[in-house]
Amino acid sequence: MKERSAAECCPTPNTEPDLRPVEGQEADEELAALAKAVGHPARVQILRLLAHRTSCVCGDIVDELPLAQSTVSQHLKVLKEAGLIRGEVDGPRVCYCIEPRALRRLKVLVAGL
Amino acid sequence: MKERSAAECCPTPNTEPDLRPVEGQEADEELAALAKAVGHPARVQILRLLAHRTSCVCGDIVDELPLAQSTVSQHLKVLKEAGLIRGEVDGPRVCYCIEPRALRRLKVLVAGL
DNA sequence: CGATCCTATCGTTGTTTCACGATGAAAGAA
DNA sequence: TTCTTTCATCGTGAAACAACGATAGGATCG
Repeated sequence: MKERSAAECCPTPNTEPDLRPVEGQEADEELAALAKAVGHPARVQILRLLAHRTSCVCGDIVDELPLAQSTVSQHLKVLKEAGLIRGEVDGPRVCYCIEPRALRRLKVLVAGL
Repeated sequence: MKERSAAECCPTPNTEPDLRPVEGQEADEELAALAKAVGHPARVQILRLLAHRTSCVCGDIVDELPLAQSTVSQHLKVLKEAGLIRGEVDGPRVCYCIEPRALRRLKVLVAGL
């Protein structure tokens, strides 16, 4: 049983300010895309799981959700394509973690409404 | 040509604090539903239109968007069912305005991620 | 009254989503 | 090597979404 800490796969504190605009068509589409990714209870739950354990939970996510493995994998793909999470291969398993920059971006855009 | 001010149809400043929890299954579903409603560029644009003009814009929304009237009406319905906006009939037209409480709720939930 | 304007709804079409089981690929363990 | 574990992907079916034109209803104007 291997222990995994956040440092192993989530090496981007990345605190540089985001200079992109908060309004305009581009921001609209960006917000819509991010919000769409969050627009499913299972994906919200996944985000919370990844946020709470600052470490990355790999397939443990499947155990936490009442969904099939393939379904969870699909939701992870949606979140990844939206840029909200990142997955790194670690041997046989994959370590998912939140992409703080994208999450911050989402918060800023929503706050700008 | 009638002038419409915010006071005519948006009479709820409503500044009471929101006591609902920010986490848990219920909050997850609430956030997912709200985010889903925001998860389309046209709806984001509508929200911004309604926010900027503090007054309510009725069918003027249709003129602002490159979409058919029926499509815009459909998007308005989605936003309304999510609780994010409200529509009040004013003679032949309908006045839409943001539901500040729901928008605040969305911001709180997203910020809680 | 009839004509007009504004909006919602209906019906349709094509696309996307959601969920699942089954299959595959890659890495370790035996 | 072969077996097992872990995850992604494929294929499928049901449901939901997005967009439109057409239609209908309610309110106002003439």
